[in-house]
Amino acid sequence: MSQDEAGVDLNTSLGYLLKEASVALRSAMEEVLRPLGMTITHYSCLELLAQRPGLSNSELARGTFVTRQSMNVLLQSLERDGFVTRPAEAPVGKVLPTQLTASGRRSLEKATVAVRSVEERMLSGMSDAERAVAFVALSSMIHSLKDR
Amino acid sequence: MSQDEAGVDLNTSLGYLLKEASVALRSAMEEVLRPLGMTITHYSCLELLAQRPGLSNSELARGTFVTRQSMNVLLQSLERDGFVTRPAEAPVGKVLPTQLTASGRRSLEKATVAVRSVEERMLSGMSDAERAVAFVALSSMIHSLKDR
DNA sequence: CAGATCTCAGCTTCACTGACATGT
DNA sequence: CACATGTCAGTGGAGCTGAGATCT
Repeated sequence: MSQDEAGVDLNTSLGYLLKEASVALRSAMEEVLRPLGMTITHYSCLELLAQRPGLSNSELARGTFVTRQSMNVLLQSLERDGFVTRPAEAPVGKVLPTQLTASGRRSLEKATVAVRSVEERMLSGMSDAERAVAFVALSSMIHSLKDR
Repeated sequence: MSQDEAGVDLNTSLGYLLKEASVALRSAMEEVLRPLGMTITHYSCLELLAQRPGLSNSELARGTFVTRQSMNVLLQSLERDGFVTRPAEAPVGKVLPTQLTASGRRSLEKATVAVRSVEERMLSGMSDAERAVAFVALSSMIHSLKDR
């Protein structure tokens, strides 16, 4: 086994590191969500609905980086299983505002507990100060990535 | 631990933000890699081989968070297309040390250029100082996530 | 024997593209 | 008309589990 090397361009390294973190985090999250029968998109959808009730299928799709067709399939299964509700008829246009049910909220809660264990593992070894600056840096990155 | 800033738990928020960044970055990378016929695992594999020539199938699988069966399939296609080489016979045991070919290095180079555009977009709006602290924070997170 | 590796095979499943109707 | 949305349908491929052989 070897270890890390040094002497690399900072910009490239930062992007490379985020890719590493991205893959590692995704893998870890999938691992804890699978026992709950949940994918990351699934979890993200519930999370998004909790924060912004009434989002439409297309809006959820954009927020979770999948096509609206894929999100539609997911929403139908969530609706069938009683985790979300949508009106039978669109109040306006074709847009169907989606809401979490109490069951859906409970499901999200369980997922959140599972994901928190990953977060704690990830953050172990970081001081409060480091967490604070990481918070700012990540916010900036997300903003830049989403703007397009 | 100390937290609390406008009613938001910093620890939880940081994990949530990294998840957001993770999904957004993955999506953006897939988008630029797809035209090259490359997946993120594919790219990660080439990257890993460039940094550590001679890794085995199982080691590559662990480094990219997939099963060794999945990595085996990928390596076979990479070998067929002339991007990597493996000895026909194992020098020792069953382990087949893998090497990038010149063609594989060129392929990685093209992918790196594509990925760099995403990195630049992601880092736009961050000062050098912010990038430096983000670097440290991410290194710590990856280390914590990989240790298990 | 345990433990790790390489690899063949079958399978699942998630998200994709295509297409169409409907609404502003 | 352009444009967005919801939805049905078919497709693809990445990764998984199972199983067997080989090597230390």
